[in-house]
Amino acid sequence: MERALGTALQPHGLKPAQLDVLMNLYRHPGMSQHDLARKLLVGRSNITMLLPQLEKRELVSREVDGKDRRIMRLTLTAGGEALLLDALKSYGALIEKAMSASTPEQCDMIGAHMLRVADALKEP
Amino acid sequence: MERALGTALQPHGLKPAQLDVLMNLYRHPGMSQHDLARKLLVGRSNITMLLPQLEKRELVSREVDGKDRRIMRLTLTAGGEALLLDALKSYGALIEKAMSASTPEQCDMIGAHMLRVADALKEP
DNA sequence: TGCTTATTGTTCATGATTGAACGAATATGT
DNA sequence: ACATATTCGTTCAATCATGAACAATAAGCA
Repeated sequence: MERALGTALQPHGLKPAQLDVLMNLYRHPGMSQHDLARKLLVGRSNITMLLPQLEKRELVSREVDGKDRRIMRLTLTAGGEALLLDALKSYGALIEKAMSASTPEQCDMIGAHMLRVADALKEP
Repeated sequence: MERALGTALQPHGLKPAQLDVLMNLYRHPGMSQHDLARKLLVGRSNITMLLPQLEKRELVSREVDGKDRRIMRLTLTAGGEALLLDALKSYGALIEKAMSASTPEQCDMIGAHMLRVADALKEP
């Protein structure tokens, strides 16, 4: 499934991890790298090595926070937002294809189950 | 989830990918590396780099096929089988914990759905 | 204020996985 | 039988995520 997403994003020159970054910055502009790493469930260093690629393509901008000069505030550029919305169409088509095998109620049920399973695994 | 499995296997000194190898060799003794790679959905080179660790620990044995000298026949050693059965207990406990959130019928339903979804994604 | 501790982002070495290129062994076609 | 093509396993470089160690900065407290 991750694989299918990868090929679906190829036309946009994006990799799954990069799409995750763009999506989270779209919802929460001005995020710090630390918070972004926690949202994505990856290490901080991962973000550090992921951003330069997006920055060179002018998809995101990094600016130092005025109050806390340790923090880098991340924002989507206009181009980044445009590319994201474009890529989300491919993403949506993929989701729809995956969901085409089930009825909406079944999708909801499965989603609810996944949450319960994740909870069950968190508490050993 | 992959993460939970990783920590569950730590006491046995195994990593998730290694458990996959042992499980498949238990079911299909004498498998070739190529077939094993296809079963695990990984590249052949991955198997090549995964096996030496298991071979040094005397968990699997590699022998050249008599008829086709390109093929390496893979078998579980007695120690490998013992370790596998041991590790499967931890694995089973994990599965049970994950499934504790659902009824058996729901588990079956989810399994069936996953198959349909995978099929839907394979045909673009 | 001055000292200690925490937090943020970076760097580095490590391990996992991939894909391409390769040599050896076998299969296929003429 | 012989040349060609295919298959199997290996090697190598490249990519990616991880965790530990680090410098810079800020927060907490005497």
